[in-house]
Amino acid sequence: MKNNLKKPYNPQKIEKKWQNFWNKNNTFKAQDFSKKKKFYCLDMFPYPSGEGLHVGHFRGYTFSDIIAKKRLMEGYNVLHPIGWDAFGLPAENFAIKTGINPAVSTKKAIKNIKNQLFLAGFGYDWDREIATCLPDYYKWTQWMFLKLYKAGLAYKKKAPVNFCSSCKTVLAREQVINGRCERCNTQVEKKFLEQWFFKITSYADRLLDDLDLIDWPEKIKTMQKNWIGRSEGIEIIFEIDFFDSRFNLPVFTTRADTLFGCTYLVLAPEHPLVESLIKGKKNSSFPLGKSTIENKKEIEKYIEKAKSKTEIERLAEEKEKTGVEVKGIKAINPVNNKEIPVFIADYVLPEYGTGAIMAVPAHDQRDFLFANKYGLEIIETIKPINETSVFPFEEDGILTNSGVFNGMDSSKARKEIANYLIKRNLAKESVYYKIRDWLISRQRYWGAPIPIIYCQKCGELPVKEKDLPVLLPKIKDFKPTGKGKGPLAKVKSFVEVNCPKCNSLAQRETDTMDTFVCSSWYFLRYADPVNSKEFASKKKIKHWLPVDFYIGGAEHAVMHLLYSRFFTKVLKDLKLIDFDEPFLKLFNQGTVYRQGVKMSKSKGNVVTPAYIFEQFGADTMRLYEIFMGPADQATEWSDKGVVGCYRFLNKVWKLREKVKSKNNQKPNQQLHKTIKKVTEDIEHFRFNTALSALMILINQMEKEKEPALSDYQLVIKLLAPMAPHISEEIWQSLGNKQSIFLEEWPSYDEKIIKEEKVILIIQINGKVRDKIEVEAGISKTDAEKKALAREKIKKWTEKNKIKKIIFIPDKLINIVV
RNA sequence: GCCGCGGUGGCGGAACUGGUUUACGCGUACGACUCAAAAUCGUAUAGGAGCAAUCCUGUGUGGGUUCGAAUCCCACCCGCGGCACCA
Repeated sequence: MKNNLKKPYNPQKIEKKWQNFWNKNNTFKAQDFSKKKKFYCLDMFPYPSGEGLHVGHFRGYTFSDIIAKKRLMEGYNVLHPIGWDAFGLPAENFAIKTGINPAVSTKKAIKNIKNQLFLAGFGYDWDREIATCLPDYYKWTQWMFLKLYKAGLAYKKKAPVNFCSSCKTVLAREQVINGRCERCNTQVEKKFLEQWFFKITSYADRLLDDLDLIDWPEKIKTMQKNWIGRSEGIEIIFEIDFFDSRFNLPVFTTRADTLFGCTYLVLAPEHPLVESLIKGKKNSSFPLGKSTIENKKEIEKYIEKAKSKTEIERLAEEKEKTGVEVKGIKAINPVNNKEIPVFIADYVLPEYGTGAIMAVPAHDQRDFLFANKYGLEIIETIKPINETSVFPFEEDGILTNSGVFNGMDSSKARKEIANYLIKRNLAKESVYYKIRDWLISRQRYWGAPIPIIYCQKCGELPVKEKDLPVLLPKIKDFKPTGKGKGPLAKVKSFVEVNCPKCNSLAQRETDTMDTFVCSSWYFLRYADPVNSKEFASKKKIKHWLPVDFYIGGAEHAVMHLLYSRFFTKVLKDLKLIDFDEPFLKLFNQGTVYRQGVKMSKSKGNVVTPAYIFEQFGADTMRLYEIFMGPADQATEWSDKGVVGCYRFLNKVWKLREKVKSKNNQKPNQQLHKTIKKVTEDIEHFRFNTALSALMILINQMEKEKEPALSDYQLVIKLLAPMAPHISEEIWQSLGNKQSIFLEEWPSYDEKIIKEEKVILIIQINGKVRDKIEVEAGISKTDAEKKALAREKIKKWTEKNKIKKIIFIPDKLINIVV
């Protein structure tokens, strides 16, 4: 073998060494109260599944690690922690299958994943590791619950909820995807159950408005905006003519401009008016229906049918509208006193608005379908501008058939009609939201118990703070019962407790909290992870928070990211923290695909980090994670592509033998350009192009006869955040005594970057025909002369007349003939 | 249906605010080294015509604006992600 290398690049040999070195020397440990500027860099903490992480999971962690390490070299005091989102269904389901306690299997999974992350060379502050399933942690989750409870933001209510028959628990609305359970894809059922909620709805406006304060991807902001779903409009009072009395029915609309086109009203089957008219349920707002409703039986039948529909059936029947008229009552359109019929139909939702709508078939798709089916009147009141009318026309236009409002445009008419009604006390301004309160109770075992006690005498009582945590008991039978109560209800020693008020025998709440509650505040705990007196000391929170940079998957857009913002605002209002938004900047890494589908265990297309570590080392994996493509875009993992990054590292390694410690040579322009590019590209998450710039530089230095040692050292620094092990090895082998991460990030000189000569492109009619090298800053006339003197150009200019010459300084000259 | 993102070689992808399309890497072909292979190094690599200089065509499709368009505008097709009877 002619290999003249003294030592070939052997990642297996060097990587372990430096991982231990950094660990021993606390290289990546965050300093509380350092005088340096702080930088809090956070990854969405992993769920410790037994399967461990695959290379797809490592992409986001690699990005944040590069940023954290660069910041460290730039002189920041960096907090880059990691922990475990350790409660939750998968561990529990695994426990049910195997009989192994989730505490045991989770601990094992954590150990495994921790090792995976350690071997990748990620610079976490391991002293701040947290796990949400440990009593030290969930004590404070329970404490947070009590804070919300005392602030009136946690309450128990009987409500229609989503129930998963496979997971045997209720779910939050955010966890129902297309009528199916987010976890197991089972169709959810609607049930009417008493459950715990957090009042996220009372923060709807702030959650919406404060999106302007944060640097997040527009996509996520839009998703949150849509989820919150704020609609401004008015509630219009329709008088209902009923037997010998009259009463008011409020209806919400955002389209007051279409009021003259309202030809009927529709009530949700669950509307209280229906209940009082048909079922005789007492209600202060509405009279009891006596025998005046002519088709009571028909209505009852319809309601019964509507209720039995599952979520999926309702979605499937989206286009097919059904309903039934309430015969015996009429409504009065307040704007023209027209009598119109009232219907009951399940396309009107009970939970939104007032549960009743004014139907305008000419200008609403759903009303149009319904009106057509039941032969109801359709009156056009909005005419499109410069178009012929096609029903339903849902855009803004010019009013017609609308009395004194004729000829107005929609937006003006909305205000005018609203004012007209408000003045006469027939309407009021109103805002409705799509977002619902967050259902947080779960009838499951593996979660933080809800700290509430029920006493027969004293009623519902919060556990005293001093009695926290309410420990999750170790039990053998984790199986959910599916009968409205979780497995904890079977544990007598857990359930039976003395009433904190009267000391008589009482019962604990046996539901546990949604794991998203645990993850709604974990970023605060990293500031002070072992505090047993507070969830974190105020001083430390003030020092570290808010998070400067947060990275994770986009799938948490309306769950974790919304919940965490909600928690932050609540804690701010309770004066426990003093900032409004938890994550100043958010970045979503792109998903990793392989063989055309998202990499996942269930698809059977995962590549394990261990395999890559063995074959090429952690540095190669890190480089490939970033080289694959733009950081925020989904991209395909190529087994063959990985090797390119390995070859690059080998080149870097071999270059060490070639560099000469010769000084005072002329500054390396390419190097300065690369420093600039790498510095800026990392700032903008363009890791792929940063790395390609380093490749270009290394290729060039390889070709030089005597590349300078000082240049080489700078290149190694640029490479260090991306490929830390090889960089540290080379750095210290060159006689440097301290870690490369304690060194300064390289700077560049704009003067050196500035080109003296530039390539000027010569175009004929916008097509490239020639190129010449010229002095930078050449004038238009000089450039013209030089260009026209070229043989290749003469060919074109001799035959044709020159019409125009366009000159872009230092770039191109375009001759139009 | 609505909202958002995307469509560039055989593949992953470059191309800054309109100015050399295909950087960097993979793959492929040929060559060097080798008894041989691997590794490594070198050369080539959008398609088409030509011995060649050179020319033509090319950034999903069709139009437009411009001296000049992957980039801007209009219409459409395809893929991905989100929302989904929200009045």
